[in-house]
Amino acid sequence: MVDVAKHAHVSLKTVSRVVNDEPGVRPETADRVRESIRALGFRRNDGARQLRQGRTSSIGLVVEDIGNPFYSALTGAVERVARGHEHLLMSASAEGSAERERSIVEAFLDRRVDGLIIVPAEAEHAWLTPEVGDRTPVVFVDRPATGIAADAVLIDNRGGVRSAVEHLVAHGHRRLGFLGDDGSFWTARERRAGFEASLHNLGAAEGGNIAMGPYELDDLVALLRAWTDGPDGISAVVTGNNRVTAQLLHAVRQLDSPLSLVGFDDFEYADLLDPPVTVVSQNPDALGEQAAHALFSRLDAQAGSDGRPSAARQIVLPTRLIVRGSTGRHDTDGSAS
Amino acid sequence: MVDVAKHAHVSLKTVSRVVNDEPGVRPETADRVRESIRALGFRRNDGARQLRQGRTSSIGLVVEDIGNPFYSALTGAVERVARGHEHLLMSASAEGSAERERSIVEAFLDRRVDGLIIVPAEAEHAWLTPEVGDRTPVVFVDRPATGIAADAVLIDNRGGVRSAVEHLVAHGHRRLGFLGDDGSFWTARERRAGFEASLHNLGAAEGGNIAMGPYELDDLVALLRAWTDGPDGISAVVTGNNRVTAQLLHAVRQLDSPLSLVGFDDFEYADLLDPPVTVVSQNPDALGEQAAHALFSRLDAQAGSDGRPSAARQIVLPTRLIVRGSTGRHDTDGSAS
DNA sequence: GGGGCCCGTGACAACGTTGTCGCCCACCGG
DNA sequence: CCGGTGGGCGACAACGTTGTCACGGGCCCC
Repeated sequence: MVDVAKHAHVSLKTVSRVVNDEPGVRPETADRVRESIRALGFRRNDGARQLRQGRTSSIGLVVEDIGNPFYSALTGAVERVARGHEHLLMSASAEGSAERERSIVEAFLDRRVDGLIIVPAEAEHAWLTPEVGDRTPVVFVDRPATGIAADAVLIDNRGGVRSAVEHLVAHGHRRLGFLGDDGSFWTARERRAGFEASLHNLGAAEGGNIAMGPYELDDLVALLRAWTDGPDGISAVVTGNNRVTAQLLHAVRQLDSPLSLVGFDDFEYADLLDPPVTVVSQNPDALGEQAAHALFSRLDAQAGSDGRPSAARQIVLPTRLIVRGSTGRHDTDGSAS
Repeated sequence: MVDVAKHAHVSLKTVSRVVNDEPGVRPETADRVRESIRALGFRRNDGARQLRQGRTSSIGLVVEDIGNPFYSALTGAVERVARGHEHLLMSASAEGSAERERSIVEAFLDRRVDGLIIVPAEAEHAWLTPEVGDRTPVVFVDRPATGIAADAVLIDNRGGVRSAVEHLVAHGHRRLGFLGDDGSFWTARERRAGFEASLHNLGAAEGGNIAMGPYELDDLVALLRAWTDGPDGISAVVTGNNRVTAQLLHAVRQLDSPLSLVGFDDFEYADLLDPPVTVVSQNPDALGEQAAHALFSRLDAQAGSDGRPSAARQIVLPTRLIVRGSTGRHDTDGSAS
């Protein structure tokens, strides 16, 4: 910038003014400066600018695995919103490790990101409170965190499972099974709880066969045989996420009788399978978008007033049942075939 | 840092030394400094550090759409490598727009990223040459760019299609069709060219029915009816990517006769469909990993010697044919059923 | 004609680090 | 007792910007 100033025979500050479109520069002078900028190929150093201004115009996102379609859709939505607010997005995968998550967060904090969006690897986040103080807003997404007052954007896991159960019951199913994913995941536990509560509410409490992953294919086949066996055998299964759904679909091929299914999470090609798979769909785009909005609204509030920050908000997004064909030929009136 | 210095009754520079694990500080003094750091919750400002040192320890990645599983896998691989080199990753989606790609690149350059990995929206990139000079290494991935000397990591699109055609021919198919995606994509054009060249080499040049997307379902059904009609009708199709594969699978349902298929791009659930879909698989992880390695090897070379940079390299990754069941019951010996 | 005002511009400090250099002191050898 | 040596530490400048203030000159108004 000092080179540009010399080249255009003006002061450093005048170049700064031109670069920032500040008023108080004669158009003629500004043109000369712009000409010098072009001639020298000058490019403002945003790092120095940020050092001066105290904001980096960037936010950090920690997910479990960017390569996973669910999180990549979420990432895409966050990036879109960030770009709309003229912020850059830095993202990294914690790969399920709380330790790695923490080291990523520290790296982000060292860079002075303006805000953080985190898919927490584990609930406990008290360590984060002193780190961010009330300077760096944090929003948790997909799973809540404890030990810290921060916004969270979640989906209605229990409600989603409830809609699946109700749908199956309406189609004449009386005995259901639930195949959840690894119980160490919060979402897996929530969905299981939703299943239990739904059955209880429907007075069908006797019919709950429940298992939690991870599964080996052979074990899963054996389990399903046991569950479907005899007059009290189940006729339908609710799965806890798309990973389990895929495993179940493989296992079902080795069974003699068909089994009705509602999967949690929609997936591409669900409508191309035979039968097409009915699913509880959650919307990762909406999740990311809401989280980003929550973050930027904190950021705006921070810039505006200097009052105490408002209380932590929690946003719960609904799920949507997409009925395809995997729930059997039973009619709504309950006359089982 | 100056606060820490006061608190520990040492100079600013000594704190810096402790923070950077530099030698020349008495253990006793260092402990006192560390104590003060803890007491005050000090955190080094990486922005200022980078300003001083001239490197940001971050790289930029521009893809077409982070939300797309192919690019998200690529992004994940790049991020993994970057983390291994203690670099942070900034990523953004150009959404197919050359203009948006350019504005993202400029934003990255303003931040002084150490290097760039780009999935180019269009080939022409002469504008980038002066922007990066020989200061910021660039690696193109998935598609090549013109007008600039830079490394590129691609996959063997033509070879992939060739393997598909050869497989179909070996299974007794004599007349084939090719359904490509939008010809404005470089990869779509390459794959089409691969199809034409393969047929030509096999002396089966007479059997090439070719169409390029995008497609409407109804049009696609009509097209397939025409292609399969009569004694000269085709018996197999090669698709140009997974989007087209999905559309084809929908269209095929409305046809009376089965149609053999090799899809370009593998996809989850390909083995759960009936019949399971044979595909030419490309590996986005490897693509991202190779691109990141190429970039960091440039970066290392830059740091090491100050000689002229070496010539641009081009890496072409192979594809893999995954045989499932969608290529008909014909035997390898050619005795058509 | 003099005082006030606004416009265009520049000098200077500051943001939070790190590299360079030099100072002080303890110790050692002659 | 003196000169040299080296370990521990501090002063200062620099990285590339932006915010604050001050200055000179032209204009307007009474």
